[in-house]
Amino acid sequence: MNDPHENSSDALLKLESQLCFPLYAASRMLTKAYQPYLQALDLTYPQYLVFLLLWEHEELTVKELGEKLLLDSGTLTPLLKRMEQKQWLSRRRDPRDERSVIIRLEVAGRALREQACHIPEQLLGHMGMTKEEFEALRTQLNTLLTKLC
Amino acid sequence: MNDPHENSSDALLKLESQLCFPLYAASRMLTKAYQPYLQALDLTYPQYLVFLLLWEHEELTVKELGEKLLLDSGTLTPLLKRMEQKQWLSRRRDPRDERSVIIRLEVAGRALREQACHIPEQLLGHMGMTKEEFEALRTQLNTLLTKLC
DNA sequence: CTGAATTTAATTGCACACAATTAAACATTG
DNA sequence: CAATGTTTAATTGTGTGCAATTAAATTCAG
Repeated sequence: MNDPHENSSDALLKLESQLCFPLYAASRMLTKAYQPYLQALDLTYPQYLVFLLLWEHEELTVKELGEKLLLDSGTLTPLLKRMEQKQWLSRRRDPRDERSVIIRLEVAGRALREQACHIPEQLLGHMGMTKEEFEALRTQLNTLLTKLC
Repeated sequence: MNDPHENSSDALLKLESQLCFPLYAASRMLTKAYQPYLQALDLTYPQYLVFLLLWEHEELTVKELGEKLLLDSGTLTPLLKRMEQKQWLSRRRDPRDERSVIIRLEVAGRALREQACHIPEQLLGHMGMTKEEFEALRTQLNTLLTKLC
């Protein structure tokens, strides 16, 4: 552990010492844990995040979605077009400001909510955490997120 | 906060209630924070992770890299080919088992270490956390990661 | 009111991620 | 040792992510 030839930069450069790797890996593995539930609804994980917002708001501009999800139009535009193809939502220009595109939840998208509403509970099981651990981690990640933005 | 029409499934279905979103977003934002440092070395973030392992081990099979990074050959093969093109590493079949491909750190890759070794310290600044907060979060993420694998 | 600056999406190009399939090398078993 | 099964990478196809550029609409300054 205390190799005299290893200085502090060496130790910090190991994969094991990183915060970034468990964050990166846990994010991907959690997405993978959602997979079976989302696949049953023909949804991808980022599409599910879009739905979480539309189920709350019904109507949002691309800009608003991007601000809330921290994604830009290069990611959102093709993703939303795929969701439009499945008739889950509509995309139309705002008549009052033609620069904006309004994303609106459509009937088929609203109907998906009923099938999705138990996903969070089911995922809790996969994480095997107490409610306290869950909340503590969520708070710390939100704090980190704020500092990184 | 306590809308009588909102049941527990409704509350859990909001983006704000999720653990997955801050995990997903913080992971991407942290990768973005690495960007300027990695770009200076012509590196992407997953390539940097491969280097962290090769600087420790010098030689690893694709399978070993995949196990440590939780990535499969569909991701690693093209990524490693790009790194080979830059002469950072070599890819050759193991003579004792032709199924395995051995990834070996080359001179140019070894030289990158000197330029990269201060990246972890520089990133610590961006996260604005105490060493204790850093360690606590790292431990919790590793625990979650274990449960998800 | 007009030219310049700003805002907003879309587009382009590149690099992951990952499921699913393929193919080659090796191991096992009868 | 031959047939079968397993392991390991590579390949294919789809869907993000994101930097950089483009283009249209709006706002702002003079």
